[in-house]
Amino acid sequence: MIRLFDSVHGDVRELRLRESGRLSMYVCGPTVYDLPHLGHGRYTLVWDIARRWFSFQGLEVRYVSNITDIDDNIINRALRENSTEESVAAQFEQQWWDAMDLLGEMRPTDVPHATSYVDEMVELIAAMLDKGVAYRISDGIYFDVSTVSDYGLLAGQPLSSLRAGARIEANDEKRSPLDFALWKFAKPGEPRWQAPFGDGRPGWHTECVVMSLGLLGDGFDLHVGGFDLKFPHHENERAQAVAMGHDFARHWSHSGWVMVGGEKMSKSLGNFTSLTDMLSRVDARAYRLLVLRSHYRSPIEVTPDTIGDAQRALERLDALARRFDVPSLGGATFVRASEYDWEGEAKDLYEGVAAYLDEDLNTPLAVAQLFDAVSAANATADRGEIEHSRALAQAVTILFGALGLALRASNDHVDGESEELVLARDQARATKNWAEADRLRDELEQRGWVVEDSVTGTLIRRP
RNA sequence: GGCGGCGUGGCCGAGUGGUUAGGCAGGGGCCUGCAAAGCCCCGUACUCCGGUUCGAAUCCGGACGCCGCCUCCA
Repeated sequence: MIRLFDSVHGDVRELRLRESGRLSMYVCGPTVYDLPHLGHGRYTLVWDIARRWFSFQGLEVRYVSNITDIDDNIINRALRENSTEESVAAQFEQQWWDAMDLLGEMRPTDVPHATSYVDEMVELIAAMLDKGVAYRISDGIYFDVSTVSDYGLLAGQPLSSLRAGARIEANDEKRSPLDFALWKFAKPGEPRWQAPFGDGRPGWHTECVVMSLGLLGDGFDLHVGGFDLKFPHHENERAQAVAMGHDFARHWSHSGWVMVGGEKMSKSLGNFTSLTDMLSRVDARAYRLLVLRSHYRSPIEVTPDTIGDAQRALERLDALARRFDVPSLGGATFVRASEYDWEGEAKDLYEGVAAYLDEDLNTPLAVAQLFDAVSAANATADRGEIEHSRALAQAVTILFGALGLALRASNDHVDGESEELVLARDQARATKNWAEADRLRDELEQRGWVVEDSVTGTLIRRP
C-alpha cells in the first residue's frame, strides 16, 4: 500500500487507485520559452523518483507531462528575437529534453503539446459559455469562479477570503478579480486559432485540464506539480472540470521549491540559475542525490556548497559499486522489485527502504538506511566475507537504481598505454620497487587517472 | 489582512514522548611500503519562555525570527 500526502486534505493518506495496479498521473510540464532552471530540475526529479518507485513496487504507471508551447512569454520572446513562436518553442523544448536526459529522467509515457489540443480547448470553452460558467469581455473569455461552490479547495480557503486578499487589477471588466482567462483574443500579428467566439489562443489553465482529462480520463489518480502551481493553476484546472461535471484528480500532491540564499527562486525575483548551466559543471547525479536527501515537500537550497556535498557523498556510493564491481542500474531503464530474489540482509534492506518510501516517499530516511548498508557491506568485506557483502552491495545498487540513481562502477575506457603503466606498476610493487611504483602512479595521475590499490592490484578510474 | 510551513550539532538534512538518523567537513586510531579507498571511535544538537508528563527537541500555550501562497511562476 502506498501512502502519499494529499494537498486537499492536508494529510498523508492511502493512494486509492481508480483501477487496481494501474496509476495514472499528470505532471504539469514546462512552458518552453527559456532555458530550464533549477526549480524545473527539482520537481521533475521528485516526480521521476516517485514514478520509478511506484513502478518498482509493481504499479503500471501512466505518466503524462505536457509541453506548453503557446503562451504570452513565447510570443514576447519571438517578437523580441524577430523569430517565430514555433521556433522559440522548438528550441527550448530541445533544451528541456537535453536537461532531462542529463538528469537521467525517464521520458513521460505521453507528452501532449498544447498546440495539438486547441480544438478540444475550443470545444470546452464553447461548452462553458453555453453552460453559463464563462463569459466574454473585450479581451477574451473568462471563467466565472463563483459558479464553483467549493472554489478554494486547493487554496485551503473559501472564495470570500481569497477575494479579500486579491489585488485589484486596474481597469478590469472581470466580475471577480479571481476570474481567469480561458481564451485570449488575438491582437494583430499574434498567433491565432479559429473559434466561434473569436480567434485567439487558449489560457494556460485550460490547456492542462483538457490534456489531463483527454489522456487520462475522468477521475484519474494523481495530479502533481510544484507547490506554486497549487493556486491558482491547479485550483483553476479543477474549477473548469468540476463546473462541467467531471470528476477530476483523485489525489493532489505538490513538491517543494528551490531556495537561493534563503529566498524562493522565482520568475519575479529573477534569481534563477539555469539547469542547463549547472549541469554543464557538475555530475547531474549529484542533483538527484541532493533531491533524494531531503523530503520532496521541503524547500531545498541548491548552491555550489550543497551540490558539492552531494557530489562527495556520491563518490562514496560509486566507490562501493567499484569495490564489488556491481552492474549499474537505474539510468534509462526501470528497475522492478519483482525481478530480484530478495534474501537475508538484502531482503531486510529492501523491506526497510520500502517501508520508508511507501509512506509519503520518505527518501531521506531511505537514503540514510542505504548509506548504513554501504558501511555494513564495506565492513563485512574488510573482514573477508566478500560474497556475503557483495549481495548487500548489489541490493544497494538495485535500490538506488529504483530511484533513478545509477551508481557507477569503474567502466572508464582504459587506453593501451595506460594499461601498460598499470601492469608495470603492479610488477614494480610485486618486487617491492617502491620508487618505480610511485613514479608510475605519478605518470598515471598526470594522464588524468585516479589511482587506487586493491587486492587485485592497481585500479584506475577517471575522477 | 487571510491561509500554510519552518526554526535541529561547523554545514546540509531526517526524526520519534525515554534508546545512534544519515551525509559532508573536522579530530583520533586501524589497515597500507606510501597514497587512495575502506573500517573503528569522537562532537553529544534541537530559537526562547511557560505548561502537561516520572521524562519533551518531539504534546499544549505564548514570544521572537524566517519562508511560502493569496499575482506570472516548478
